[in-house]
Amino acid sequence: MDLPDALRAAVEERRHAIVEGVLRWARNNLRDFPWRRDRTPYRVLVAEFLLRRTTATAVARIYDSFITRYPSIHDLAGASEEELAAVLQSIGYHLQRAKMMRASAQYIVDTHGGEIPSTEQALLAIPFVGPYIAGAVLSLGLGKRASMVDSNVERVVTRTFHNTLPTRGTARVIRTIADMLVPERGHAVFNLALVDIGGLLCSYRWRKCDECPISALCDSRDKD
DNA sequence: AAGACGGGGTT
DNA sequence: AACCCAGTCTT
Repeated sequence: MDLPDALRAAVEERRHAIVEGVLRWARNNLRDFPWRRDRTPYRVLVAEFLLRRTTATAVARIYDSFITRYPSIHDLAGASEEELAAVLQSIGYHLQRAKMMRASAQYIVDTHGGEIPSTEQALLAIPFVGPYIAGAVLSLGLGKRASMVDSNVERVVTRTFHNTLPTRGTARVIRTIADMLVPERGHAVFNLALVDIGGLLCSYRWRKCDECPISALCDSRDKD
């Protein structure tokens, strides 16, 4: 996508410093979650489905037992929807989520023989997999450079480039900016760190700009 | 661009 | 009591 010249320039000017700052911060500050330890594509896919519009602390309560109960994509594809919903009940969104998870697992088994696909296009063709989950599977599960724009990253990018952001078409613009920022080397750590900065330092309600590794590069430092 | 999906935590 | 949470699909 084409960005306005001023915005493209702002991103390119700050890109290197942002990457360096975020990767340095990540060395000591990345959060530790069960789904971050062993990142097979299946485990990443499951984690992202569970994390959708759902707090990480809620997912942490059920993730290990979920993986034990459904250790492979085949187990998920063959699951009873009622039992799945029961397992998901405590994190909310459970009826739709059970349908979605089983449908996507069945699609992967039927059209890819149970192998989670490894291109963005094939991932986006999976039902209920959008740009964020596709990016997570690519970057975290498969080691391929891709951006992951969730609500945290969207907020961080929006605030960082607030002064040159257009007022319309924001979502697509944010993803383009994120694509430009994600480095080739260290993309997975960079992506996780941006999510954590959004969650730990840059909430929608408050900010900890004095702890943020990119505050010097941010249009919104100490604003609002 | 806005609404729906959902139980639970935060303010 | 109101609002948000590692989103995506449908109007």
